Amino acid sequence: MQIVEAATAVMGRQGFQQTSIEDVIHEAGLCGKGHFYHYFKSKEELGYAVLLHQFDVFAESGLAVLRDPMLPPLARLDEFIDWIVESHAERGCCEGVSPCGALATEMAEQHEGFRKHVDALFERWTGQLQALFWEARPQMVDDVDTEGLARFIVASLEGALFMSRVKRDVAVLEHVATGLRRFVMSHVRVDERREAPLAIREMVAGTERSVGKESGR
Amino acid sequence: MQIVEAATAVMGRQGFQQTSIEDVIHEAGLCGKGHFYHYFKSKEELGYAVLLHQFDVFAESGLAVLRDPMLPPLARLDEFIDWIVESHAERGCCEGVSPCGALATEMAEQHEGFRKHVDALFERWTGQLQALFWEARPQMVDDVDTEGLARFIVASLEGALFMSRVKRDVAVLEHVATGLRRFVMSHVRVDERREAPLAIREMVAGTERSVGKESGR
DNA sequence: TGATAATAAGACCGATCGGTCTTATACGCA
DNA sequence: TGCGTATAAGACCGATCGGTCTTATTATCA
Repeated sequence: MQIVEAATAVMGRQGFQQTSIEDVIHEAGLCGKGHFYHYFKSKEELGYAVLLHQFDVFAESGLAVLRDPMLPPLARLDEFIDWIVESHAERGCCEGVSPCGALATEMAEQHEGFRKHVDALFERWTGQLQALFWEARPQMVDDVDTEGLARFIVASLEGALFMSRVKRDVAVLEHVATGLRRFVMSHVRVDERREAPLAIREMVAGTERSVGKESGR
Repeated sequence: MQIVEAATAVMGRQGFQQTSIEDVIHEAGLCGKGHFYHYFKSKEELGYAVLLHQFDVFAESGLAVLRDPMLPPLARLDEFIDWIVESHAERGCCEGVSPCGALATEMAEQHEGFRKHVDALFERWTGQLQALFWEARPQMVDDVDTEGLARFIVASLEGALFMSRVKRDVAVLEHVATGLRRFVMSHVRVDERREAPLAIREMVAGTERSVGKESGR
């Protein structure tokens, strides 16, 4: 439905509360409230549709990377982090890709029903990361806490997206992306690090150096 | 001013937009709009006052820990993380301690002036962490990127606070706190780890184990 | 005592907005 | 040709809310 897309766009710019039905109608190029209320019972219903639409986009173009059958698990994670950074930069750090897009944040905060939806997406996202780490166990240290790792990554990315948005600067997100790779790396067995795609980064140097120090004690 | 405190309280519960001037008046126990407009030019001005008040509380009861002259730098960081987790749990994961309190988030998103204020506080917070790491250099690996570390911590904590709020569950924040200590730990020189207060945690076991593996390659 | 300011209470205006309802035109299909 | 549905346009209602203005009472201080 074109209405949902238009609403997603304009709400992404102005927020849910700040967007009137007339704004949506205008953005969608259609005329008359009657037309709108022919499709949607209320603004709230439109809100749910917009949330779901945003999540679909996120799941299809983002989360899908985490399941790419052609790549080993850690390479997929690497791709995914890249995707987040890139798609955020593309949009000039304003509009949101993730469930922490300004819109979802606002909506989760102001309406219990919306909050539950956002929560559910977080769960889906975390679950998928967890599955990825489960799959990557052979490359990782024995006692790895897959759930903890997954939650840590989601939370850090969310925070980074939020801060980048407030600062209007991708730099924070990039810093965090680098830090996260390093963090994940520290859960990868040493003998697997050369193969791990997460290692194909400049920060590997740092990791390797500190590893050197450790073995040198 | 009692008005600001009342406004902070009620807005913390309902958000900025959702709070009417009458709500504030009622919460503050005073009567008549005249009284309110005697002190504040507009709702926007009240918004600034509320933001500043929130930040003062955060700076005085939170950031102050980062400068405690009685503790070594990494111990202060440890205390600070504890403080965040505890004060968040105290408030039932709803109202915000940090500049990512639901309120500041909403306001930053909806008003350029507010955004700048929130940004400024992030800067202050990051700066203080950076100073702390600078002070802790002797205990840390040589090439440590103090700014990157500081930004990483702030972003992760923000994200964790946000997710805990959405999930209505401190668990995420606790996970992230543990992860962060571990992350910081990986930037501490091996020969300093026994002394480092960040090590006084159960996850040290994990770190030490993986260190064992590393030196065993 | 008298002037100034703080407190109290609330009527009122103008604007916005969600939602309903009416009316009229265009299109698809039997 | 005729019926139903999608499109178009917008008047209208009721409610909320920010902000102004009025009025009256209580402290404060010279």
